[in-house]
Amino acid sequence: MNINSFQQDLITWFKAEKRDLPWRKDQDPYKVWVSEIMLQQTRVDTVIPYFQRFIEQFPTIQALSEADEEIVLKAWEGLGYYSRVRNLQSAVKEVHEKYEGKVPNNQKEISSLKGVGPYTAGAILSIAYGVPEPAVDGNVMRVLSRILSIWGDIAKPSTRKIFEEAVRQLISHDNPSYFNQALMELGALICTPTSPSCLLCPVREHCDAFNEGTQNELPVKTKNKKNRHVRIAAAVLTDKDGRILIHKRPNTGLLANLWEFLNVEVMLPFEHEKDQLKNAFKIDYDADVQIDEMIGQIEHIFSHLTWNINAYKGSIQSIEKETEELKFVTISEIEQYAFSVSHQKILKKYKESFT
DNA sequence: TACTCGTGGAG
DNA sequence: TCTCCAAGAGT
Repeated sequence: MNINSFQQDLITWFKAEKRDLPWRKDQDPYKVWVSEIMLQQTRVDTVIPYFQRFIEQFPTIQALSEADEEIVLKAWEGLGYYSRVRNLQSAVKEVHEKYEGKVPNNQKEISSLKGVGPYTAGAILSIAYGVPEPAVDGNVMRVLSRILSIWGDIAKPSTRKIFEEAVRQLISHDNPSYFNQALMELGALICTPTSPSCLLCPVREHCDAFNEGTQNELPVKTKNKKNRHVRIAAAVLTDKDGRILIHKRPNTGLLANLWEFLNVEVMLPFEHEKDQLKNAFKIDYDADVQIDEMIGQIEHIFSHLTWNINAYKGSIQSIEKETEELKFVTISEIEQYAFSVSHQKILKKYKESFT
């Protein structure tokens, strides 16, 4: 491997072929940061509209640090992995207060921020500040596993260190930003997971896998296991004025701090499902409710589990325990609250039940 | 280390 | 339909 030649071929290709993406218009560390958080495990095409709206709504560190969390979560609604945005706002507040609103430009301080792991730290340092740090994501592991013929299982966390060390050997100190971005861009456009376009690859002459014909066997990645299924019964409950009862989920775990319709995990046979719903609301909130007809059956697939939701409509006669987590809202007010996609599906079924 | 944590798109 | 995924981090 001629490292200088590799760097030059890679960066020259990137300059010519890089996509015109909204977060590439400048090197504002805040915008680089937001884009890197959004792009975690999320496709570019999905992120683009979210990024544009988010930056318009929260243009600066100060704007995001002063925003209401409800508003911030609403801006993230539908993007998934919601702890990302709560960690982001928490970290932005720390930067605002502790670093005078300036994103740290060194490994130690930036890595201490919530939600900033080894990849994101390297990405911000290299792209926004030109620091020659590795930014090893799934693209980089796939690309380098082929170029360097590395057969370690990239599904194992410990394998990432091998690639970080490889990047430290290869990275251009002249242009760390373009080098890191080019590796990722190559993975996205040319060196794809299946059927890589080796004949179009600017660095194929440096690639061990291409020379040995093993590009379809790399990277090595063990399979993930099956989802478990969870039965959920949910109810859209209205009071005598037609307002809908919604519930705020706890601040940890799945879909933390998002709003939802009242629901329970069902353990009993189907014929006892409605009774279990009614009893759960009595126990949890000392509420007397009536469950009416089913409005829809919804399958919602998460990365690690599946919800099989039976959704009902019903009414609420009385409720004794008024808590912060419970709220009555009108059908028009409901859109101000951030819901998971699964409960947006329930709302859709509810609206359709009147047509 | 292995598991949790979302979503919508591609093959 | 089913599987795998896409610029990972927290626990």
